[in-house]
Amino acid sequence: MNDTPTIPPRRPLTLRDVSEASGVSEMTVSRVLRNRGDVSAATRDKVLDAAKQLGYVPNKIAGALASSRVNLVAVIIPSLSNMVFPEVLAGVAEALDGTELQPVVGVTHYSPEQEEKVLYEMLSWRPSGVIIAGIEHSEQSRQMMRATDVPVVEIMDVDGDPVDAVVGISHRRAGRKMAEAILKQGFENIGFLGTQMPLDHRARKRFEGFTETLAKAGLEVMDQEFYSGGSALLKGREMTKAILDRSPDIDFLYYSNDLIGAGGLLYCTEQGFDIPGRLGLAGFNGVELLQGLPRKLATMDTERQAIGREAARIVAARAGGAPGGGERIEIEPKVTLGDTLRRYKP
Amino acid sequence: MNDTPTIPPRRPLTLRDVSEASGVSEMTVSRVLRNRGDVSAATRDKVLDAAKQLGYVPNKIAGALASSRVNLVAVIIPSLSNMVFPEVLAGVAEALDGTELQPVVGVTHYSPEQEEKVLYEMLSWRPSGVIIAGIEHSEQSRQMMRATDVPVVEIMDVDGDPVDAVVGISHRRAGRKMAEAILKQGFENIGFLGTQMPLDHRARKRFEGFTETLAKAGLEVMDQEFYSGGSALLKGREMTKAILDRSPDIDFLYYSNDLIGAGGLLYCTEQGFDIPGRLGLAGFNGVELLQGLPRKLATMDTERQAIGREAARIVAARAGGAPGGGERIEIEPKVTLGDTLRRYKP
DNA sequence: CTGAAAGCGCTAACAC
DNA sequence: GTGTTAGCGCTTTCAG
Repeated sequence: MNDTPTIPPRRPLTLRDVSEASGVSEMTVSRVLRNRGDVSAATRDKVLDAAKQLGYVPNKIAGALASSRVNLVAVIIPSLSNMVFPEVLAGVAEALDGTELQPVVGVTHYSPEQEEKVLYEMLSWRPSGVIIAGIEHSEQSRQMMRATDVPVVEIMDVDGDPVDAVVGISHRRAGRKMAEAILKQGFENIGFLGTQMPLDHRARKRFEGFTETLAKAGLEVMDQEFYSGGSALLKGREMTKAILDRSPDIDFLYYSNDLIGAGGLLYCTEQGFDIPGRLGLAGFNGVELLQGLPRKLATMDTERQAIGREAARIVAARAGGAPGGGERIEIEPKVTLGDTLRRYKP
Repeated sequence: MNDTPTIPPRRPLTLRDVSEASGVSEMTVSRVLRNRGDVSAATRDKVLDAAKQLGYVPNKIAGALASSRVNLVAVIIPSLSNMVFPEVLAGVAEALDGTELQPVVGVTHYSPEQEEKVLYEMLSWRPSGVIIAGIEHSEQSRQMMRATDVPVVEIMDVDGDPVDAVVGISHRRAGRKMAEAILKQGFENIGFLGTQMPLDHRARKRFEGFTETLAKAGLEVMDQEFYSGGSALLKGREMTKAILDRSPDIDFLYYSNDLIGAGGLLYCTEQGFDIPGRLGLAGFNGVELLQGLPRKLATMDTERQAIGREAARIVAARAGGAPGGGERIEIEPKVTLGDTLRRYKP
């Protein structure tokens, strides 16, 4: 069972060690280990045996330098605390799963300076691709992405001028669509609740699209409430109470994410409000969590995992040598009315 | 403002390009760019100017090969869909933030074979450290981790025989403690709800510790229910209904995670059960979400972020040249009684 | 303070 | 099928 392999070596093993142990040239060892070119079954076995016996692990650093191929994909996201980004990452990992490619994560904390640093760091590894959240970047960052020859996929947002490929939704359009859905149900006194984050361009665009459509109907947002940090569910409750106490005439609350929306929904349910008769609610993202709530919050699914998957596919295709550049995949988010937005039966 | 930098080059730039552009030797350019050794302010400026002008991005592959230093930290986790792992990752990223180190993520989908592959792949990059979830691995994997000279930190679970360093909690002990807390409140007819996942060793150990303590009190788990896939919150509701319909005498439900626990809590609240008078509930993990629920679910905080942080610190310290090996950090999880476990006022 | 030479461990491109 | 020869782009080391 146990071959009691030779004493663990001080010096990391190299191809040369395998070559010597197997009596096969380094080059052929390399071929065997990479499954490249034709090698006779006999030598192949000799090499594989020797490699396993020694516990050889190839050095990809050297391999990458020699071949100028790096099977790393840089994924640059603002945060890991907001579940939407791990979801994107999961999509990336899923699409990369069958390939040789590996994701490397960089977190920017919504800071353009940090993004610049992370991007620079990532590019210095000459990855097979860069997947980066958002379409707004510092001029420096854009410059780097333009200058590099690695494929760049900007994700989540398509409203703007991508450097190369984009996969995402139009947040402006999403805001408009939600406003239309709300107006259609006859709501008129609308409050907005969101995050206090000047650099969240996607939320901003949604809000812009939203107010734009309201304006066309001669309406404007009646009251607003913002938060930062803390448990989103809890904040949702608190903000909802605050805004309703302040503006009791409100008949609809539009939340910039589902978690605060869910908090609001729980609060309103407890207060015994007639929903959506007296008060309608909607969130944004379509998170799985909503499935388990007492009532289904209206929302708009943004398919984060699909976005990650598609972005990774673009990178994988190009890493595989396929030509490309400037791909554009716009995902159409759909409104889910749930139990908190539909007042009129269809 | 804009220097209109020279035409973006076809061939990626090298040190040599910067050297030629600045009239400084490659070696000195390298020194400047890495902030190593003494360089006169004059040449330093010349170099920095040329580099920026050209838009030079160093090639870490080559650097790593030459210096045999790789500022990557491998983080190997079973999944990204369960928020606990992104949380660990966030802790790692946080601790690494000030350093030169970068996390690289590998996902195993709870499969030992996949773990082996990912580990091999990661080790072939000769990272500065490996942070890997769990303490149970295939013999092959353990072998690789033993053989390598990169620091290995096994995280989340300390019950077992670590290869090198460990940071985590004792799940067996966690199970026992929860059982004690439950018994202390006088509950006797206890049901267990968990995930259908034979390879989730941590859940298994918790369950073992739990039943062990019940056994000492002459009790055993009255009924059980398992799920896999889907929205945990929703599953929590469904399972709770199922187990209570089947075993109406149950007076306590122990959930293997907070999400299903929260689902159960919502269900029970809606049913109007007297909680915790008639029925007590407890989850596991201490997720932030619980803060916003109508009632606070009893749970046990596992401090995932702290675990990630500490693991990353160990790696960073050793990458910085500090001696080490075999570090062990056991985090003591604390029971939070919340509103669903305390029957007797203190 | 600065430079020249010699690799790091592997693979591309040819020979045989 | 298999081996040989040059590097990949950087840093280490050692001279000046």
